[in-house]
Amino acid sequence: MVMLNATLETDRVHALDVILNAAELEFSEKGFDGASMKALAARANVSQSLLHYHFNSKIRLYEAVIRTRSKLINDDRLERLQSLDLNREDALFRIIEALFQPALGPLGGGRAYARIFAGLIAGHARDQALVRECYDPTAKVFVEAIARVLGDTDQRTAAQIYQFSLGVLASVLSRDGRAERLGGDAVPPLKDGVLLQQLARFVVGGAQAIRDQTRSNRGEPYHETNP
Amino acid sequence: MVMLNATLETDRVHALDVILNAAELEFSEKGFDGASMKALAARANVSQSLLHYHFNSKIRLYEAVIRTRSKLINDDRLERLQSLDLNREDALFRIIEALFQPALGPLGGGRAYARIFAGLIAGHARDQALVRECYDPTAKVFVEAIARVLGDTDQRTAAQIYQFSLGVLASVLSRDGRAERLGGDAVPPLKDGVLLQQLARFVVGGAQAIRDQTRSNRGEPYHETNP
DNA sequence: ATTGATTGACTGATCGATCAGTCAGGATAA
DNA sequence: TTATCCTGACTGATCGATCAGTCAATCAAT
Repeated sequence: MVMLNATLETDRVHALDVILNAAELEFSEKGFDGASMKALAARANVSQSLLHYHFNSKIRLYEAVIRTRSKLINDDRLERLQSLDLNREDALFRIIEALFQPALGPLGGGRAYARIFAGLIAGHARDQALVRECYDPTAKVFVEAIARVLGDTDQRTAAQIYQFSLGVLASVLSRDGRAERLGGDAVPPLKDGVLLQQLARFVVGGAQAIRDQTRSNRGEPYHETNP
Repeated sequence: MVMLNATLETDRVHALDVILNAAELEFSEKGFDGASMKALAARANVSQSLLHYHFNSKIRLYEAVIRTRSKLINDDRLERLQSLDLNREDALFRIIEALFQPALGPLGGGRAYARIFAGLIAGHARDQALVRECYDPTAKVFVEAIARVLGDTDQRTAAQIYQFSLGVLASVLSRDGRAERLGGDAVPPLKDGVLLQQLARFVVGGAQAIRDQTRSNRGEPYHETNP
């Protein structure tokens, strides 16, 4: 179990952390509407009243979970991005790694937050303002970085690529063994490191394909599909 | 409004269709748990009891919506796939088009089913059996086609690519203007045809990148991150 | 140092609202 | 009549939220 808030004075586990962790699990398994404050409180071993005491309402608790986790992820993302040399040849690959790694690693909250994250992709009205607040600022930084390393690619194309990338990430975050199922019998699941490599490679390949297409529309010759 | 069942004898709109359409809208906007049978019935202009009369329970109605829509989509997908010449050079591009087009077009139910579809990607326990039933058979056919046109690519890699592709599709299906928002000011949304082209190109580029990487790993030592 | 006031953390009981689902019976057509 | 379609009235369960009040710790004043 990952602690979301560091306790400063004592080694006592604050109820706030316990609640946030339990909420993350509950929301990830049942979704916002499917999760009940009662079950959530039982999971955290606190009274249902305490949830309202600290967070006022169910939606505010939900937002707190996402704000807390997204901050961890985004800080890590930005830190990784800033340490990159965008002039290197594999810059795009590194950027995508910086974007994906934090969500896949322990900071990402494991499977628990993964499902919540994948749910955010669905883009229900309830989540839109929250996504705007928690993810847009960092997203813009990455979109600009992508636009830069892709040469003269415009922001809008870069944003499109970014959106595609997140979709690919989401498809893997909430992994439930479907790829293994479709892949035939008895294929062992990929190790996380290999999966990240494959993910990033897929995105880079796709991004370059779009870049090339965009260029070819500007008068330069376009080569069908050969690499 | 798209009719889910054709009325054979008369031009009367069966309550079944009205209910299914209303349910699709309601579930897409609120999710399974967020949608209420009462609101759903009001939307369909029938009594709440009628929902239970025809579908027995909320979950069965939900399943009926997904079964109905997925059948339309999958039939279209398979038809398009079968009409393809897999020996053409752009076969992969065509396969991806065949996979995406039905979900993006009118058969896909527009924005309504899109959100449900994107929700299925999140992979909650409730949906797993249903996804297996409604989407796995067609998925396997596409995985095999992808494996074939990618040369000596194994099924598991093809399955991985298929999963990535669905993620990309989902990221776009539930489009809420985020790409436009991240792309900077005043960028008009892409026309659907252009979007499909860009989607398919992205996936093809990504797939080829993975294929090439897999090939280079046969026999050669594995290099950590360099391309 | 001992009292008394004040606060923050927390709980049990309970609220009205809403949930999915049931059932007896009306309506309509064959 | 019989079978199908459909509804209004209803139920028990569960929902999120509120409330008064307990308990321990802190602070202030003597």
